[in-house]
Amino acid sequence: MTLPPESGAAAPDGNGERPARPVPEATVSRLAVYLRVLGELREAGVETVSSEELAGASGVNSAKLRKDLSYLGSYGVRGVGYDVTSLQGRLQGELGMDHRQSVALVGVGNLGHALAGYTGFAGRGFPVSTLFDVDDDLVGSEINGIRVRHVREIPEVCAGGGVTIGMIATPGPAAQKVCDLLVAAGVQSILNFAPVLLTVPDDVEVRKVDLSVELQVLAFHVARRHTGAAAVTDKTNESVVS
Amino acid sequence: MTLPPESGAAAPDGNGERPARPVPEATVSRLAVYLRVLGELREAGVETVSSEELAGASGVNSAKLRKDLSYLGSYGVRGVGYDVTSLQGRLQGELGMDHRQSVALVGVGNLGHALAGYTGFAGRGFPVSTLFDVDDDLVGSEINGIRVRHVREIPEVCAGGGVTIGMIATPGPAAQKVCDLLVAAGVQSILNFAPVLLTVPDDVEVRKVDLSVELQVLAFHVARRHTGAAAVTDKTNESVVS
DNA sequence: CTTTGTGAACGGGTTCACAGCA
DNA sequence: TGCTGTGAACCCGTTCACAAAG
Repeated sequence: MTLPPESGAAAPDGNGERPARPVPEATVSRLAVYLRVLGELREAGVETVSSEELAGASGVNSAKLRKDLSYLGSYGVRGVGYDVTSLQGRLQGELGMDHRQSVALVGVGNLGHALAGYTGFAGRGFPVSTLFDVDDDLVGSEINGIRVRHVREIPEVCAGGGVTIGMIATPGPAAQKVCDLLVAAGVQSILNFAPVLLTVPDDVEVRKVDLSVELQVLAFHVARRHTGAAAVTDKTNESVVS
Repeated sequence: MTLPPESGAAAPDGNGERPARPVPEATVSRLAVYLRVLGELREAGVETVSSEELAGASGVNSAKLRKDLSYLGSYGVRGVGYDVTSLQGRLQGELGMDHRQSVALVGVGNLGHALAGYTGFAGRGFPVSTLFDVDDDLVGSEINGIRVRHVREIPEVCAGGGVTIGMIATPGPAAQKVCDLLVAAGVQSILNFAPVLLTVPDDVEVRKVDLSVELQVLAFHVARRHTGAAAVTDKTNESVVS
């Protein structure tokens, strides 16, 4: 179809594939799921998977999975399936796991403390490298081996430390101010847990996780079941965003 | 997929409005956002909002907001806007906030502990009424004033206590077992924080929050910016890249 | 044969633009 | 006049079904 990418492209790796670049946003989040499943399969000693198997383990149908992978080029073998290890490598590259990612977390309250201690992040290649808070009782202490710094240090620490992703877990009223600091420090990707709408420049990407919204969607379905109403238009199953 | 369509239910609803029932799933999550914003407006003493204002504060455009609200019937006044209080009431009803919602949280580890202590839930009408864990050191203790019970008590406590929503914040390997217990106890709505795909009967609704996936989507955009590639197909609100 | 990769059909959600009403 | 409510156009993602390839 439309091939906007400029010429040259300087073939990053020595691979002979032509990766039709424009990956749909919806596909990106699923790639992350496939990557996790591939890791489990590899762990289990599996060397090859069919689209049917990988799709099943990921909670999607096989057509969707194949379409998703097709955006990155051809990495399967017809009549056989996909090589677990090489596909894993391909996805890691596509999802930016070959760059070093460094995460800064702002707000070490209830939720922030849990996020700081969550080992799953480091395990997936997203080590939380720095913590920030405004509370002087917290500043200077360590959580999970990571020093808590004062929010005012965000500019120097983030800019100098190569922070690529910021997580905001502050109370709502503080979120925008913190966001501005992160943006000023050059952070262009932000995961926001505060229940407010952040205003950012166009070149900054914000994703929002709103747990109350998730609960309310579930409550809606509870109520609907109870009133015996007709089914809603179903399409998306799972995940969040905003 | 979804359920076998309509089953009678001859609309005994004494409401004067004709609420063209089938609310799109995408709309439901936005209704929750509008509801939060309406609460803030009311708090601030605002009595009327235009679609433009409410949309702006919610991070969507006004056409989408009006379309969303139109699924619930006409609740605005042409030339004026919406009455904050009455619209709030309408949304609360639609989102099941007039039923009493009772949330059970399973897994009081890192994340679970934070969720149990998060005051935002109760504030939004989702009081966490019960906590469960397998760890005998935790069972019997209290978090945020809520007693921690043993997982094996799920059946009786949930069935008897009218739990409508279950949250799973256990390690991955335990999630499916816990899920089965909740389902057996009659819970039909589950919010899953464990990084695994849950298998449930068709009449049970599962939503998944996968923080690692969120980070990986952000990492993808970081990587793409870095390689100067073309923009992805953007659809979801907020932020684009160039 | 088996399973991938993909054009084409389909469907749902967003946006547009204007009719309708206070 | 100003703003809501909504049909219709548009766009994007999902699904289908089959040709291509091992």
